Order: sequence, then structure tokens, then C-alpha cells
Amino acid sequence: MTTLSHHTFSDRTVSLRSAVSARPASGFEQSLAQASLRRIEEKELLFAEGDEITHVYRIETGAIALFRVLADGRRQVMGFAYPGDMIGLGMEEEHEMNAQAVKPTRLRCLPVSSVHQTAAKDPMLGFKLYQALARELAATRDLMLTTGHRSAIERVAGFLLAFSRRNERNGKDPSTIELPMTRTDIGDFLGLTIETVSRTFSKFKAMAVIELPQSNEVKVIDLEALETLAAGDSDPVGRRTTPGNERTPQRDPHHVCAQARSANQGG
Amino acid sequence: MTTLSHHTFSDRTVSLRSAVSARPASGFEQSLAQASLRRIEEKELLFAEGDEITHVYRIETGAIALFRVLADGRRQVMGFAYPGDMIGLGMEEEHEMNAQAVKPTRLRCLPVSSVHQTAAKDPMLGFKLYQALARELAATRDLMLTTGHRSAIERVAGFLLAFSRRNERNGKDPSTIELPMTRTDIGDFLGLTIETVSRTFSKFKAMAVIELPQSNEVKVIDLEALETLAAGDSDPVGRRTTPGNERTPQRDPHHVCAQARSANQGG
DNA sequence: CGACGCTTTGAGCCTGGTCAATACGTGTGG
DNA sequence: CCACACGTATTGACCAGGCTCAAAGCGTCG
Repeated sequence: MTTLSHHTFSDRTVSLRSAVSARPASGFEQSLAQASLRRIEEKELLFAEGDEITHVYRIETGAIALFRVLADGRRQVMGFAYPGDMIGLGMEEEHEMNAQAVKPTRLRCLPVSSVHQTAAKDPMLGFKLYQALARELAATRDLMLTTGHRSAIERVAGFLLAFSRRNERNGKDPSTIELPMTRTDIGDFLGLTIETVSRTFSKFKAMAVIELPQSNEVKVIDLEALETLAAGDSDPVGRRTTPGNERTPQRDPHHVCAQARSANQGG
Repeated sequence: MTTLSHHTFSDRTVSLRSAVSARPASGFEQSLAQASLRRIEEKELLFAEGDEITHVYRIETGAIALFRVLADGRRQVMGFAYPGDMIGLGMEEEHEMNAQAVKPTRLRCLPVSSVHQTAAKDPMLGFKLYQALARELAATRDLMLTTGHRSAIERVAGFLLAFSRRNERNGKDPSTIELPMTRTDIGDFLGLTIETVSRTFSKFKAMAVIELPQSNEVKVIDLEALETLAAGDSDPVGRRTTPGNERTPQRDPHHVCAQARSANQGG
């Protein structure tokens, strides 16, 4: 399991948990603890594309969908944020995305000015922010790979798997998934229509891979099958694009720069 | 033209030019000037997924494709780097992507250790790296929007437009595009097959929007038409996903945190 | 109970992928 | 100099997955 070989949704894909929040010792965490608490209702927008960035937020309870809207009205959900995740880490003046609660949500608000002040005092914070962003970049790339080339079955299976693993990680039942978001949100996240999402759920149900006690509750019956579906092993056809011998990795390790040799291989 | 409303390929999408390189005054630039020069041949890999990160590179001439390979053998090209662009800015231990020359390429190599040393001395560098990464994140998100929901025509038109604008920006003829990469590279970048890319080129040719003197040279005849095609205005059908009144932006500006008001609106 | 929103299911179509054959361009060898 | 081979690009025929349009369940809230 190397870091980069997952072809289902990585944890990172769904979670925007930042490296910053993983450092309890920082003054950043202290600031968060005393930050003001805010509650927003279902479907309420926390901020919109183009809004001035005023705060960094951490989810306490609930769930937030981060999305952008295209000219034709389509939405692309870039990710969901769950309790513990942070949003609004962008460096720009304005938000690049919309943030909308998919259910009633409580969050802590931290003014960006305070973050900047801390950054000015503590050089390490910039570094940590950089790390956090690097993670988000990786997550976005993963999502892109997913929405780019995978079938509806693979996408939905991977989506469910990510939830199962999230539950497992949080000590909850990995086979009982509560979907906080609507089919529309899921579809816009996976790059599918609500009909296709719904049909795929039904297909999984017919295959006895899952059960759907309610439309927003999924019971995973056959986890292994779900993983197989997500991996796309069902497709026995060899893929053509770049068959492998074409464009063979012919990198020459001896071609490294002189500086490289002394700095990294000389040890 | 706000920063975020472009729905063709933004400059950022194709360019990985970093904020760092835009700062000529920094010691970083000095380091680059004295960095070793390296030449790699067409199709040669500069580095591969999983390789230890040893250097940061800046393209002098040529072009590099950055891509990842999925389990089934498909490639997803995450971007192309052209002269002036920097690659290898990731924070991780290992490279997340493969970097392959699409034509003979010269580049400057800078050991990461040197970057880290500079970062330790200069707190601003971390901040700049953060900015550079934020740009790349934005570019990746743009690309995701493109590959997610747009038709082949829109993708290819947007792709050509990006080249046209790049030329314009560099003082070259915006209507004469030289494509350094193969159809395979383009297809893997846009999430299309080579056949579809080729067919779309032919379609544009038949529409008298472009000419194809050679397979790797595009003459833009009707720039306006190309922009229209890229924008997807050709589709008169109203889109359904999230029709607009559904999920209306009902953000309440009065709900901002107490701290927000004092920090940002009190001025 | 009715209205509304969300989900599910069905039927048909269309875009783009697959398979396959042909054309083009370049480099190599006779 | 031409013949041939190889890699890339183009074009065609066909197929299928997912989108569109449409209608019917289902839950919830007034």
C-alpha cells in the first residue's frame, strides 16, 4: 500500500482535515479553542465564491459541501468537510468555492487576521499551512483521477468505501453508513446525475452488496464485493491508452545533475 | 473577468509557473541562476511516481508532461510545464507524479536541501511556497471542472484557447499554435481518447474554426467561434442539475461571528 | 390530508469509447 | 533514390454507459 496507489477514494479525498489541526501543541489550537462558535442551518451558505475571506473554520458537528458552479449551472462539489476538518485555508483574498451546510452544522470561527499574525510570529506556521495545502492538493488530484476515468459503479462504490473507512477510523460501525448529503450532492461530487447515483445504489442493492433501510442510510452487506467494484476489477478488457511498452519509463538514473549526486547520493 | 469565473482553461491550468519564480529579488532566483543545467530527451522521464524528491526544476526550453498512472494503465496528465515553469514543489518525500519530456527539454536543477536551507533562514520563503502551491491547487481544481462536466468540443476548444492566450501573453502569434505534445498526451490530459481528440480537431477544421497545416500545428481562423465552443454556448438546452432556485444562496450576512464583525467590518 | 421535495424507476437517445482499417511522415536500409 | 517499416494521426462503423425526459413512489411538514 504505497501512498499513491489507492484507486478508490482516499481518506484525503473526502476529508479536508489539515496538518495544522493535527498539531495540538501549536498556538493555533489554542486560538481555535477560544474561537467563537457559530451554527448554520441546512442548505445555508457559510460563504460563497468571491466572498472576501474573513475566517478559517473548523467543523464541530454536521457537514459542509464545498463546491463551485459552472456557467451552465452545473455544480462540481470539490469535497465534503466533516467534524474535525478545517475549511477556508486558501491564501487568496476571496474564496474560490461555495461552502454550504448539508445538515445543521456547528463550527468554530477564527479570523484570518489572527492566523496571519501568528504566521508572522511563527515561521513554522507558514510551513505547516504549506503542508496542509499540499494535502488538499493531493486530495483534489485523487478526486480528479476518480471523476476522470472511472465508471459510475466504481465511483459510487469508492464513495461508499470512503465512508465505511471513515467510520472505522472513528470507531464507529463501518458497515452502517449515514449519508448526510442528498443524491444531488453526491452526484455533483462524483460527476454523475442523481438518476445514475440512484440507479447504482439500486444495482448494489440488487447485487446484495448493500441494503438501503432509508434513502440516507446504507448498510454494507458485502464489503469485499464493494471493494472489488470500486477497484474496477470487473472490467476484464485490457485498456489501450498507453499500453505500457509505448512510452516506456526509460529514465536514466545516471543522468542526475552533478549537484544531485553530491547532495543525495554521496551519503 | 473575476479570477474564478473562467470556464475555459485558465492560464493556471496549463501553467505551473509558481509565485516563487515571479520574485526575481529572492535568493531563490540567485540559486536558480547558478543551478546546474540538464538536458533530457523526448519521452525521457525526469522523475517517476514514488521517486525520492531530490530537486526542484525550472524549465528552460521544451515541455514536460506531468501525469499519474492508474491501475488499469490509463494515464491522467495533470498538466504540462513550459519554459519558465517550475516543477517538483511538493512537500512530500516522494514524487506524486511522473514527469516526462514531450520534446527535448533543458532545465535547471536545484537540490531540495538548498530550498529547505533557504526556507529555514527566510520565513517568507515558506509563505511563498504556500502561495505557489495554492496556485497549483487552483489550477488542479480548474482542470477538474473541465474534465468533469464538459463535452469533448468544449475541452478541446478550451485547450487550444489556452495555447492561444499563452502565445499572446508571450508576444507570439496567438493564432499560430505549435502543439509540442502528441494526441495521446492531449487525450490523457483532457480525459478523452486520441480518436475523440482527433475527431474534434477535424470537426473544428470542417467548421473553418481552425486549420491543420501539420498534425502538430494549429492555425486559429475564427477565434471568436473557438471561444464560443469552449464556453459551451452551443448547447441551448437548460441544464437541470441544481436549476438555481433550488438550493438558492440564502447566506445570511448577519450571521457572521462576533469576532468577524469586529475584525473585518468594524474598520 | 395535501403539497412539496427527494428518490426511484423506466424508455430512448447521444456522446464518446472500442475496434479496425487507412493515411501520413520520418527514418532506415537496400 | 526508392521501398519498407514503424509510429502517429485520421476516419469509419458500431456499441454502450450514462444523460435526458418523464412519471410514479415516499416522507415530511404544514
